[in-house]
Amino acid sequence: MNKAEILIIDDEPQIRKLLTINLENHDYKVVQATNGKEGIALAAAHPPDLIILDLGLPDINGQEVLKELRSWFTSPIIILSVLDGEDDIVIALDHGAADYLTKPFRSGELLARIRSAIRRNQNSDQHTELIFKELKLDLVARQVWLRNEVLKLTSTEYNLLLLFAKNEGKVLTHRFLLREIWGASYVHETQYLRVFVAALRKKIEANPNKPEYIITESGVGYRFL
Amino acid sequence: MNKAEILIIDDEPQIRKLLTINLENHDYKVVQATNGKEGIALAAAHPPDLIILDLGLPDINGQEVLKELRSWFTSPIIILSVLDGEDDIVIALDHGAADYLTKPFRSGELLARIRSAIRRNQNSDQHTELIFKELKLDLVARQVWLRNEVLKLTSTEYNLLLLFAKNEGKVLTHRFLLREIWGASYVHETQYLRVFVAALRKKIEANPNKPEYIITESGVGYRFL
DNA sequence: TAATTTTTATAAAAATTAATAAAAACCCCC
DNA sequence: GGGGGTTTTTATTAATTTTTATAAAAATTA
Repeated sequence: MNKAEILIIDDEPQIRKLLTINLENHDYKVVQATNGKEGIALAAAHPPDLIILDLGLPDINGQEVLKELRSWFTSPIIILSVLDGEDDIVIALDHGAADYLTKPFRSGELLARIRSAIRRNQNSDQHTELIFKELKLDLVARQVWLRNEVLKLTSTEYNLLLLFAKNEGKVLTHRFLLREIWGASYVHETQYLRVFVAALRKKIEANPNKPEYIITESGVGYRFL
Repeated sequence: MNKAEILIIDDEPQIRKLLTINLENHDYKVVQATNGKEGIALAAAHPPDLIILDLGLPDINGQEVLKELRSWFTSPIIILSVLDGEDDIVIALDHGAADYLTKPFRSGELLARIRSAIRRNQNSDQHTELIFKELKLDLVARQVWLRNEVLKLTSTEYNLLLLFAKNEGKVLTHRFLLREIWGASYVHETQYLRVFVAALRKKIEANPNKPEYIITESGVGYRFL
């Protein structure tokens, strides 16, 4: 097995150094970023197996970095923070953080929590892809594959498909879809949806008039399978 | 969706009470055990969606209970303990605990960690089917097969058939069916039902005027199979 | 049992909602 | 400022749901 790769996003050099030495001693490969922007870029360029994220970053609020990462990065993110407020912890966990440790932390415990997070993630190995039958969404590259071909989707088409894919099985109302993709003032432009759903179906469905992915819920909205 | 079920294994009555009230307020179903043996037995009898395990139990060492549970129980186990020693934490996590909190703990944080653990655990969607004689409902694909052909059902037709199939054998009143499919304000639109039952029968029954699947219960409702 | 009332089945219409093509407007990016 | 691609608008057709009408079946009553 290859070394698991861990990305550290933290602006304090001494913390980065401590973590790096510790992790490398335990046979992890370490990549470092000193601010949020760099961290997101590095994660996108080459998704690591786990991210350690400090909430107190110089450029972007750590919770925002977490949200941004969580929109496509599916491996665990462990939060390190000096903040011990319950709200900070709850918000981070609800935004999809795998764990939350307050500084100062104990190395052994952090390592155990890293092992735990990586172990648990192995079962639900989603990586940065969502797969549905013949369809594969690469969240990092924003590319969609159907069988062996890359589909050419416009930005709106991709956003809509991603929204469907993230809510597999649920009925999504016209209102919800329009608000999410176009914004609150477009909630009555149902026709936009019809046009883009038709465009998507043309590209992803074997037979667009018997759709298998995007199902119409007449009078309500759509459902993705 | 059904309530998630949580098993609390803790010998302190006041902790159990506090947890139970808190969890039930957040719409979890709670089951309690006061020692390790009882906890293992309850988990085996009816596996919950998550276990909260206190390490300081009167009969068996909590770490042993964890090991025993982990040999077959696959949903998350969160450890609660007065012990704050790094070794205890590392051992528990390496034995497969999803998380470790020390008492006294903060309720909001515990709830967030429970949500996080449950969220990460739910990944495996099975392809469930319901089969009735010649009829097969594929719940994931929302497709209905009669012998070897896919039936073309409208969304409402499918929803109605699914509702029947999920309540095989029971008499379903008009009121109930209308409320489930159309909503509470439609409970008197009995005629809708008649139209859609007729449409379904036309598609699934060999002989629609001698129905074998959807049986009329005059004055009351219908019964499936 | 016959007559009456209630309930059910079905077809078909009207109304609503959805799908699709194609034209017009918009937006970048060079 | 032109051109390729994308989004928005418009128009038309198709599908689904709701409403109406009517005949048949079942239940009730005397």
